[in-house]
Amino acid sequence: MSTTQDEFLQSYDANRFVRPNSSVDVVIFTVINGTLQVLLVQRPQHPFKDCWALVGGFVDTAQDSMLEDTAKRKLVAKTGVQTPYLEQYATIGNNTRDPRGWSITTVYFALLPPQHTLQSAAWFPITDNAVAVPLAFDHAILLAGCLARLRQKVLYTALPVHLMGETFTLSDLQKVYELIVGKPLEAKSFRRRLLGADILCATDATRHEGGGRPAQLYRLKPDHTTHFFVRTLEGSA
Amino acid sequence: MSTTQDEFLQSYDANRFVRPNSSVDVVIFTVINGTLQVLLVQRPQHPFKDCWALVGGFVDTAQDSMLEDTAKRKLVAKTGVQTPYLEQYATIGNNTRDPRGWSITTVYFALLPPQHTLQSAAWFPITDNAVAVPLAFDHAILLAGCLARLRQKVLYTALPVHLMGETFTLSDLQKVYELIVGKPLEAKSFRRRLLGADILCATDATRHEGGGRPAQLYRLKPDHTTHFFVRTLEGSA
DNA sequence: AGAATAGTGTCTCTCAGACACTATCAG
DNA sequence: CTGATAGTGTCTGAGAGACACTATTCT
Repeated sequence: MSTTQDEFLQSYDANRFVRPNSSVDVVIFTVINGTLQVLLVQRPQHPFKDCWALVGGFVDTAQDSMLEDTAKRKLVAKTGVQTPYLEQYATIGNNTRDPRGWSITTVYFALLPPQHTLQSAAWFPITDNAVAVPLAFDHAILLAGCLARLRQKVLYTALPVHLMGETFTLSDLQKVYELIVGKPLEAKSFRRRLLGADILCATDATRHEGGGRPAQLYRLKPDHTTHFFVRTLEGSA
Repeated sequence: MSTTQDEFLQSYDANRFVRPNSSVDVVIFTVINGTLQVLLVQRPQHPFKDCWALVGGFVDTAQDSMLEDTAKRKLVAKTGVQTPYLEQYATIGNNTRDPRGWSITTVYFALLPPQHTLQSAAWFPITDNAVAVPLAFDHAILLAGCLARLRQKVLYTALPVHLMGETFTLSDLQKVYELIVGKPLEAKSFRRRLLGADILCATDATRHEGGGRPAQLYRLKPDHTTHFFVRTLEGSA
């Protein structure tokens, strides 16, 4: 009766259970023209043909050696960006989200700096936790979930630095924070907080914009690990 | 060339991609004798036959209508507990964690009060972020990850209330916090924090233990949503 | 000068840490 | 009484919010 592990693997029936579909979806955020935007693609085939959807696709066991590879592959294919901020949000699996049957998707979200070229995809501004077009599958829910996570984390992390370009001013960064938090922040507290985090370094350049005092340009310190503040901004959960 | 969505679904080839295995693992924590413990089962079959492993198994598309159902099913089967605190930790998928090939597991963790009956499973104390026996697959890593998440969340949430029985004293609760945080906490700050959270209510009973002043017994308020404190305890990341 | 944007000085408030103190029991 | 455990009073310090103030550029 007893078999070795090798013998077992030889005779292993990989289909004793019906395997659900495994896919990855990536909610790709950026800021354009002072608006938070999400990258969407138009589905080329059924189900939800021609409907807008999150960037995503099936795990390809031939190409991807881990789940995050699937996310990165999809991200690079649509944006050309190799190493953005990428975080796993959650995994949703059920028998209702996909008309083809039981389906599991692991949802990531990415934060992109403003410049990049797109491949058959388009930015959609986010208003009221949603985009203006209907989305395929449960993607509207996935988007709302990622947004909630982002909004929450912005209250106690420096995540928005990943939405900035190479160099930026503290005013720029504050505007992005305000965009995500959804309300104005005090400039003094904001500067104290961000400069105290020790993740930015001043460049030797300034930027002059709109007739006021020129602003110091900062860049992210090279060893930029995600910073967690010890207190949350007001408006926390 | 154009087909309707119904026609498409009729002819849909579910096996165009090789589907990875989808499983769920649940890291079930409890506190026994002043020690944090995790529930393990001994694997009845290959791979890793007779090795200890986390509670888990394949998603059964016939039984489970969503991913969390798989977690709950496994949890009930081993502990009889229906509705503990259950949180999705993360999803790990790669081609190295299971000798049978590409495999995805969604990891949940559960917090259980001290009493329950076990079905072919055993508690193992956690010391130095691990248990004393080797674990199957990458389960040691999954355990360490959940532990890290738990340790982190204890600094700014009231999660440990889910490890307590029906009624408990603040000293009891503080001991559980200290167990997880790994260092002693100030009684005064602790009481201020927990009582200020407005999630506990005093019962009309006290408990007298060990020759000192009797302690007030508390219970969780019925509408117990997870409380987030606005500041973290010291020792934060 | 005045408008506009960048950046500071400094007060208040909240809440965690510290620790000495009081309270209530058994023996 | 002493020892043990429960629980409080209250000071300090860190960091967020508020807001008046200064700084540097433009026209």
